[in-house]
Amino acid sequence: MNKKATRRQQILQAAIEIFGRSNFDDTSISEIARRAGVAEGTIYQYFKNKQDLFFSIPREKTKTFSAQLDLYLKGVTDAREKIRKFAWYYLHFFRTNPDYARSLMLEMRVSKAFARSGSYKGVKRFMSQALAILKEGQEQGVIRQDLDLYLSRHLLLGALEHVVTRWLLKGEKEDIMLCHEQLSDLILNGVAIHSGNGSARTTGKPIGKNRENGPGRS
Amino acid sequence: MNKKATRRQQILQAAIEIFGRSNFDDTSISEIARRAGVAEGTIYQYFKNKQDLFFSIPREKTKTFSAQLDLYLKGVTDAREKIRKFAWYYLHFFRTNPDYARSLMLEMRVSKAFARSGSYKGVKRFMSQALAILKEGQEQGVIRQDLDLYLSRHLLLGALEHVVTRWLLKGEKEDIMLCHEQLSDLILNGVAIHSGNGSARTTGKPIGKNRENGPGRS
DNA sequence: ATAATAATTGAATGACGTTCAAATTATATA
DNA sequence: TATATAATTTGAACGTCATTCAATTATTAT
Repeated sequence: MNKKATRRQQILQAAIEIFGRSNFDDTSISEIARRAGVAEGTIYQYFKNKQDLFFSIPREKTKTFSAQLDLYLKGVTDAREKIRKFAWYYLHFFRTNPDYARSLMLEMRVSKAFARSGSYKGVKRFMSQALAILKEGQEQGVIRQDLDLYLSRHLLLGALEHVVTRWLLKGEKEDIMLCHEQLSDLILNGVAIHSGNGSARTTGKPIGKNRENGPGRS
Repeated sequence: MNKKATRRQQILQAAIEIFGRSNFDDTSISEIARRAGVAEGTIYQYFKNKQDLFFSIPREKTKTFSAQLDLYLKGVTDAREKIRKFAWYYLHFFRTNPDYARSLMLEMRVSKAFARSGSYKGVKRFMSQALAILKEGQEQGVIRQDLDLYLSRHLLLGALEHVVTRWLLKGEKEDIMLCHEQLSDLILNGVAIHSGNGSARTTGKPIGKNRENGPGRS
């Protein structure tokens, strides 16, 4: 019988909608129950508690994220271009899923309980995808060999998370995609001027002066 | 009369201690009241509500943070070295104040309500300090001129926040200071290999192979 | 000393997550 | 089909906790 699975899905779907409008604390089980068309007690037959229900949301989302990411990376060979595409897709995904972005970035990502939950597996898969790109880049000879790859990943994910987080906190007003190019460039080349040329860009396109793109100040 | 200020401080001090042991949700007003030696109702004479009390914690902490940071940066001239010192102090501060780090990084930093609160002013001051260093670097000619400084700051703060966040989520086990050098280097130079040399490091010290320092995997 | 004002108290209130005994529905048996 | 048994659903009841407020106590002014 997949009767159970259907009912579970029905509750989860309601949870996605109701949690999406607001945050964990301001969302009540009774709202979700009403939306799902079941009694409050029924929810506890399918989920351990409110937090378990909340943390179940990323289960499928992370799967599609990773699968789509793989698809977008297919065909790209240079690891530096993969990093650019990675950044592009990361920003693209959260812009396309702002409700989910809010839950994941502002609530789950900083929760020890989430890190211990089963849903976290999906996040780990994604993180290993990031690591794989960096490693591949070292093998290709385009990523510095002297780097701790885990720390490099901190730089990559930290910059992306920070941009998305600030975007969310400011009400999702600007177009977050505008900063994709320069952000990728920063991750690849850093902020300092290097010995040879003055900007160390690897794409030909010049970038204008400050303040013409990217999420705004603060 | 500073009688009111004293009582307020007494409650705030208790709040720091009790919130520090745990998180916002798992901390009760009655605990804080007991610790402060007042009745629960008294707290509401000095703070609008539980969240207001919680958000009042960074008020002084951010002040000392910024002041100390200024002190540490005094005497350093090269903006690149200032960025290194900035990263060092950032990590140092949160390692020294793990209770506060937990509250600020895992709860306040991702809260829209906090961004709207008065306490946020302190965070903004700190963020403008970061911006000033980058701007100074451009004027010195050591930071790329083609950069959006706000985006560069995202890279800097994002990387640092990410490292500290992962450290907290993993239970503050490793020594977070170990990654300071390479993280600064990554922010300055990026992950890619540059035209001239193979690693583009500006400090003389060589770095060993992977996994000998920095917060661990994931 | 007495009135007026301010500060403190802690029981009462309401909201909400969670539980569980009873009711309902589905499945198996004859 | 009728009946027994198991699975599912229900929603009122419970406990916890932030917040309020009328009563009490302390402080200040006259």
